[in-house]
Amino acid sequence: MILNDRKIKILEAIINDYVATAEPIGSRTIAKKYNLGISSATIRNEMSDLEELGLIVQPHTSAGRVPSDKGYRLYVDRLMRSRELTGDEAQALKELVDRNVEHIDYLMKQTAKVLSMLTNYTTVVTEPKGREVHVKHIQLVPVDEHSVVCVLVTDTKVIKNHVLRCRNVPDFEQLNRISLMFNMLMEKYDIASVSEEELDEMLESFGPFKSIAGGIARAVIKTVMEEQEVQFYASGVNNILEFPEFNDVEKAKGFLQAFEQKEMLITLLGQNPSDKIQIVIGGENKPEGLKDCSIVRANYKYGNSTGTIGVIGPTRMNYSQTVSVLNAIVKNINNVLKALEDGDEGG
Amino acid sequence: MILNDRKIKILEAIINDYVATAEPIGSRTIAKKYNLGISSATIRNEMSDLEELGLIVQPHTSAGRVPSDKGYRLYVDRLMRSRELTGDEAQALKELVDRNVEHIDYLMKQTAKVLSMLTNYTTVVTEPKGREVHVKHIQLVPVDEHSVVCVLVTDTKVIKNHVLRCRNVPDFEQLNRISLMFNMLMEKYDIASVSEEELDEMLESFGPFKSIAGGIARAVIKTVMEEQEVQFYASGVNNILEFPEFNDVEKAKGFLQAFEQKEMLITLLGQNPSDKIQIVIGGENKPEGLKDCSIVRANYKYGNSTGTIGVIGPTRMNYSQTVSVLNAIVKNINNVLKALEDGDEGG
DNA sequence: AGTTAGCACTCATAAAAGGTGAGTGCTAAC
DNA sequence: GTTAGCACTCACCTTTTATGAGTGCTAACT
Repeated sequence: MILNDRKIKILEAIINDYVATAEPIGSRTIAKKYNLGISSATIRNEMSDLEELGLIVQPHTSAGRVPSDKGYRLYVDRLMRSRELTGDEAQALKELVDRNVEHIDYLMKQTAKVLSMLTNYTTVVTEPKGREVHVKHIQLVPVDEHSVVCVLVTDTKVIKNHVLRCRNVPDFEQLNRISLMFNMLMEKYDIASVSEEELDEMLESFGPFKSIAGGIARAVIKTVMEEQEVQFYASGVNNILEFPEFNDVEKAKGFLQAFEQKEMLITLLGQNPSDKIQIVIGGENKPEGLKDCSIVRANYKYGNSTGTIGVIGPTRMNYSQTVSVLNAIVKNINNVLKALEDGDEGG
Repeated sequence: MILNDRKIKILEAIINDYVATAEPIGSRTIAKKYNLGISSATIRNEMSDLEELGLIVQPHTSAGRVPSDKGYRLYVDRLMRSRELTGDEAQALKELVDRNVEHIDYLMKQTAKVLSMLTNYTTVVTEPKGREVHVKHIQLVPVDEHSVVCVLVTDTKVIKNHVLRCRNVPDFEQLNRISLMFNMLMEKYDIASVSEEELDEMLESFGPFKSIAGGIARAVIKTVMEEQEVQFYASGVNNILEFPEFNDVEKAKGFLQAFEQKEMLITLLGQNPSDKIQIVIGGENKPEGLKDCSIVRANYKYGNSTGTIGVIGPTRMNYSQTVSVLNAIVKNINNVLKALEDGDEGG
């Protein structure tokens, strides 16, 4: 059976209507609402064909039709036109970028917030993570008589603090010397992966400051471990409650609880190296409890690390709008991060 | 009418049963389940009296009785016996405390998590905040050719980082000099509250490093502002979905959305200087959408700042268990924080 | 006077019965 | 190939009809 132009027009009408109303749509409605110049009976015949092609389904015999996952897939891959951003959307994006973004985690949090507000769907963002993280620099700073803070800078330019407690805090000069010694050590060895014994041996060289050096080593290891872990920011998780398809508490619970599991989020945003926007529709999703949802996601780059932004909505989400907004936001983020990077490395 | 011993026994039976089942309870059920040695008819008469006293209510004419807010209030104030902790609960608490807690925010997050897991209710914790926060010490640490991190230590012992970007990073010696100068300045003046002009004048004294000093000043002001703001940690917000009284999506939505509003949480945990556990029942709650909930809350101390821990559940929550667990946890936290403090200040 | 058995009454809830209408598929005529 | 017409389906709504848990009242019992 050939998917002629008319069939496609009808499929589009069904999808548009269903996205807007969440109600199955019948032949008469299409005939009245969309001036396709054919009668409801003809539409009925065409719909019968579309159903045979697996693009639409009937929830029950005497109901209208609803797009199937396959129908959405066709729409998304071949029919969807990208939408212009509205003034509001452009404005929100501009504000996001204009805000003085110094910390990348802050930018990511804000991005999640703005996206979920613009789309009314749920947004999840991962911080950019590359393969391996190394601490490249440490510095000890005195806090009070019994604590020193160890500031760690990673090669991914993340800065972490770690408080060390000690009986007697060395003076300023000594702290600097310890910092310097440790930094030199790190140039030669990867502290996070040497053996216990080797590390112990190295620490001996710190003499009376062995215990502090040990604290630094622990901080380095902990930081590397923490940074290796992917960090997620979700926003607008409760937005899903606004959609009639989640009016059932059990379904809503399934969705909300899915977002409490980190592994689920990892599957959800699972790295796909593509530069393009990816769309996962309904049943194509792995995690149970997201089978009625779709995800529009995109990667962004920071140095040679990659992060992912995903927008999750009901299967009948507005793909066109979501793609437009996500596209725009990723472009902006890439620009901002590129500028940041160039500023760091170049002149 | 006198609230005799038998009436109290019946009220307790009603509360216990309702807490367990969430179903209105009738006279016959009480007669059968609790061996009070009286017939259902007698219980019926007593229940009629309890209703007149406003301690129980009938959802509708032919239904059993349900405790009223007033009934819970009486129970909580006069009848409730504190419960022994179970092995599991004691174990979880021990683990929470045993974990090496260096950062107070981490401890608070963990506390919220443990409490919500133990009780199956929602937990909200505020970080300890006193009246005013001052930055008492700063230290510049080089990151790369174009950025320096400014480490700030507040008098509440919170440590924050702030990245400063500059065309040419001064060398190590110079950074230390700038840090020293700024620290001296802060001993004399409260940077966060001097006027624009005064600040500008001060910055002049930094000569070629004026712009960096300006960055530090901004970091100080921002940190003070951020720290002044109360920080909340919530855990187990979705737990509420498990309770039949929130099977209605609208109700669940109301609850969940309430937790997205910071002002609501402030009202919720509104400071009450009491050292004792406080219980706010159902309609006694200010925020709309929590009228069907109760809150068990307690304050804990860190230096002369106070934080609050609140457990929020349906009105028919298990007050006795919640109070026991909360009590134990607060005692533990106070101990840990006291030790931390003494360690800092004493010998 | 307090307690209890008995009974009429209420009313939410569940199940059954009937009606409505949006929607379909098929057929025959255009 | 298109369309009008019609029989048929079936979710959903409304009304009706049990059902039963629970009450309040009364009269008898201790």
